Amino acid sequence: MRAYLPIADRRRQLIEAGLTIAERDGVSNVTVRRVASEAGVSLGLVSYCFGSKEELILAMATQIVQELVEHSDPGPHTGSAEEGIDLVLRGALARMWEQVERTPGRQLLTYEITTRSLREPGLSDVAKRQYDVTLELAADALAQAAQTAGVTWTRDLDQVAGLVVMAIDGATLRWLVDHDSEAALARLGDIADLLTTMTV
Amino acid sequence: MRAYLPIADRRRQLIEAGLTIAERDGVSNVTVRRVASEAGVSLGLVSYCFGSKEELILAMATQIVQELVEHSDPGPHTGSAEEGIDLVLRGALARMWEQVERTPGRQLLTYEITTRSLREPGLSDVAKRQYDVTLELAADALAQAAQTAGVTWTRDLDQVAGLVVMAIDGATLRWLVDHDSEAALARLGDIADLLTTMTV
DNA sequence: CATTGACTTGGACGATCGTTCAAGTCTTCA
DNA sequence: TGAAGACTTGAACGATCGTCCAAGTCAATG
Repeated sequence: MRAYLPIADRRRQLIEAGLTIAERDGVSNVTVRRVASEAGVSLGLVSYCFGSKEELILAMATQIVQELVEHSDPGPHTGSAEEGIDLVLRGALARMWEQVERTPGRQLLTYEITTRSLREPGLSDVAKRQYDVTLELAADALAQAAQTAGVTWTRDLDQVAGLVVMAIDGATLRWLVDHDSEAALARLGDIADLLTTMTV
Repeated sequence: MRAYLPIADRRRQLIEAGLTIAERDGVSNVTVRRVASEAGVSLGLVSYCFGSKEELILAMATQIVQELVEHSDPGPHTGSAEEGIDLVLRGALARMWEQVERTPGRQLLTYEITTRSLREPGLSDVAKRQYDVTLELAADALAQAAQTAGVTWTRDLDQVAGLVVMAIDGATLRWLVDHDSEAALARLGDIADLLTTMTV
């Protein structure tokens, strides 16, 4: 990394360093000094780029939400109309679940940010935005799944998305504790069955 | 509170003080000094009762799990065999949900303890025990619900309990963020529908 | 080329943390 | 009742934290 970066680039680098530490050691272990060390930069520079540590954490949280969108891979829609909505949903959930299992540190970090957002006034909107983005992504995926299978939802799409996000949230937190992938996928499969009853 | 308590009583008092702070300000704001202040006790006494702060946090986490059992109120089973399993399940979920909404700080604290348990080796078993206890309570409630409605589960009871706990976890975390009670109960109602299809 | 301003450094500061400990107070039991 | 031991106190210590700032370095502009 070149020295004397424009402040915007330096900010991005520090956010990345902060997220690396947060994923590895938890949000509570993100300190100004450690971020500076991780980025190979002096202590004062962090305060120069971010007015306060809280601003840095906020920027990290915003980046997490941003990457939620960027990393949302609709995946190859292998399904055809012949496949049936149930199989299409299970395929979409399985692909989403691969992404979850591939990034356990990021998943745990997301829960940490959520709880922190519920405690610190300065982050009060972060959790709401997390859900807004996640729900929109879920709704998009559900709409596309229905289109692929040639069916339509008999419920409000946002309502269905809320159900799916609830299940994924619960399944992910549980998996972070017991790492039972088979059980998690089985439970999500049951949710797919429920969703199937909401199509026609 | 009398002075010069037996160490066991003093420990209980300090755990209670710690939980009060943790519910109000978050687990990251639980410090030895604040616990001592909340309990109206000197700083050194906390270290005397608990060898380290980590032991205090562990004792607090254990107490949370313990209270999970103690506060699990099966509630008045108003249902009769005439009522149908779906209504019995909805009733049980609604009663459980009242308890959730009555104790938001405790719910948030539970998530904080879970994530902290996933980060700190000294708390590594706490999250597992949280789920063990919760799952057992859910299984008991589901068994009793089926008995009340005069039906039997067509799935392994633990499997059904896992599904319910997943849903409750996701619903609670979401509610802590948006406080939309109606939506949360609607989603849990959908889960009740799913559970109904697992009975005969 | 010189100067201006953006970027960077590292030390200093006060606050707060967990832990330790010598000393004091109270209860218990022989 | 008096000695022993359990309980309690508050100060002290070193570590770490976020923030600040004077000084230095580099890139861009006139």
